[in-house]
This record gives sequence, C-alpha cells and structure tokens, in this order.
Amino acid sequence: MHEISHALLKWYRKHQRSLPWRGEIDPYLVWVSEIMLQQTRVDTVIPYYLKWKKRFPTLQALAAAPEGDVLLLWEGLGYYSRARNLHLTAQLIHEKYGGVFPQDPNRLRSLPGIGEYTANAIASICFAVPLVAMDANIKRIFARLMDFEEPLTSQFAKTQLANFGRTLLGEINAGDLNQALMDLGSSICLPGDPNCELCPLSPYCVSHQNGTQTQRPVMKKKKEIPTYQVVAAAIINEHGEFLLAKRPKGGMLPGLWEFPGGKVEAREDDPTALLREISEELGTSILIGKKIGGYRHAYTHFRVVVRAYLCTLDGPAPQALEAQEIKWVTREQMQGFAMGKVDRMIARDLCGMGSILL
DNA sequence: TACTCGTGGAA
DNA sequence: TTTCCAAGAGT
Repeated sequence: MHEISHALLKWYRKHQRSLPWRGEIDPYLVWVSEIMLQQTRVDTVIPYYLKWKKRFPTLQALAAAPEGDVLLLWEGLGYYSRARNLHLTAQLIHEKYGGVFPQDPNRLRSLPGIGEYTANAIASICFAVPLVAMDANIKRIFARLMDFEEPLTSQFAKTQLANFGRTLLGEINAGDLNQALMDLGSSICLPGDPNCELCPLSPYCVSHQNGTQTQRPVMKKKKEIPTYQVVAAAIINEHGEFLLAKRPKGGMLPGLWEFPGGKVEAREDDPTALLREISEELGTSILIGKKIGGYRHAYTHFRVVVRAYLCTLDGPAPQALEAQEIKWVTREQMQGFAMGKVDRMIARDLCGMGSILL
C-alpha cells in the first residue's frame, strides 16, 4: 500500500493538471468548484467557475445575491438544484456560522447539497482532514486495483472500497491523495480504455495483471429511456411581449423560466395538447399560429421532441395555476431569465425571426 | 436500493 | 445516429 501511494504521488508531482481551483485553499472556492464538478466535466466547469469567482467572489457576495442571478449564471451547467443549494447554504453559513466555513466533515455533510463525497473533499483539501473523497474516479481505480468482481452499489462493495481507501491513505495528505487519484482517473485510468502502459500503478493493479481492466468496475445495465412528444407556446401580446412561466419547485428545472406547454398525450395532436396544457396551466385559451421550430433534447431519464408554436391569447388574462409566477417579457429581456436548454433554443429562434406577423 | 435530477463531449 | 457517462445529492 505504501508503495502504491508513493508511486501515485511521484506521478502526481510531475503530471498534475493545472486547474483554476488547483492549489486553492479558500473553502468557499473549493466548495464552489466541487459542486460544479459533480457529474460535470472539467472543461465544462472552467468557464463557469471563472465567471462565478468574478461575480460572487466571496460567500457574503453569494449570500446577498438574488436567486435569479445565481440561476442565470448557472444556466447550461445542469442539475440546477446545485445552484439553489449553493445559494441556500451560503445564506445558512452566513447566518448560523457567522460566515465562517465549518471544518468538521459531519457539519459540512449536514449542509444542503453537500454529501459524503463533497464533505470529504472540502475537509481533506482545505483542512487536511484524513478522509478519502470517494468519487467515481477513485471508485473505478480502487475497483481495478482490487479487481473487484461485483457492481459497486452494494453496502458490501462500499465497505470494501472504504477499507481499501483508508489503508492506502495511511499517513499521506488526503487532499493530495484525492486530487492525485482524480487526475489519474481522468487522464490514465479512463472508464472505457485505460492507458495502463502509462499508469504508475499498473505494477500493483490486479485487474491489469488479470487483463480485466476494461471490465472493471462491473456496471449494472441501465433501463431504456422513453421519448416524449412535447409542445410549447410562445404567446405574444399586442406589445410584442412573450409569456414566460417560472417552473414549479419539486420537478424538473425548478425556478427556471419556460414557454408554457407540455407533453402530448396518446391520441392527441399538437393543437389539442397545447390547448389542454394552456387551459390547465394558465386557465385561458390561445390561437395557434405558425410553427417556430422543432427541437430534440436528451435528459438523463428521457428524451423529448419539442415543437414550438407562435400563439396569441384568445381568452381571459392568464393565471399562474401551476407556475411559481408568469411574466410578459420582450425578446431583448429574455436573455435575463434563466432557462433550460430547450427553452433557450426556442428563445434564440424567436429572436432570429425578425418582425413577427401571424 | 433505486430513482430523479441536465448537459455536452467523445467514441 | 446512438450510447456512454462525468470530482453526486436527495429522496
């Protein structure tokens, strides 16, 4: 074990990546980077991290910001509850901890959006607490080093991984170990086709010796994902403003703005579905005009094919029956409202349409 | 335990 | 085009 960590740190000293948050010890910034990096690639995170650091340089700046600003900066990163939890936790630390980041992993763990991984990452990197931050990279590396033959989802597997990590850690600095393993996992010990020839740990890797490295870790097969047909209405009023709805809490994309609409049910055509959705969501009716565009998008558990139509109101004033809030906004104002990918594409196409006539 | 929650890049 | 899946958390 001692030899493994020695070989790893020797490799890390030479090959570690240069990243905007690498070497950072301000727990606020380490926290922000760790949250952004959850399920998200480094190359995607970097521009967001730099923007964030500029706009919200301190925990106090974040705590004082309006939620709309936070979501707008986050737009495009996905998993938007991360942004709301950052905001929430900043306010919580500001109020309950006097703005000082807690160091105790258990206390960190109790904050919204901080789970076991992130708590251990912050504690190890900022405060040298001796804990392994068990992310997907580290699990994969450990599973290969051990040639672990089962999926990693069981409690038994988690115990095995934790024991292996504790032994490997020994007296090494945990922040260095964690970041070294993550760099190795992202550049050498890749999920699909690991570069074992370049790996400093291959002499100690059981799956490499057994030739099973591409089969580790054993993954459970995932179920198929459905595709839904969806319609959306860009309702324009006499001032050239469009109706946006703020999505409800609890579902997808909470707090983000969208064009009203929804799923086309079985045996419905687009107009029928759209009129039904507008009635349910806004308590009014519309006239459906020309098609703005068609959009394909893949979420984690389903795909959608969205068709958006230019519409006008044909009934009483719309009410926010399901949305948190509704608002008439000009095309120019729309970029100031945080949206998911599909609605942003619709908004973009709307802006490219020039003068609009039904 | 298993499912929900986004998006984009790579193969 | 499709599939995979990335520094996970919450329920």
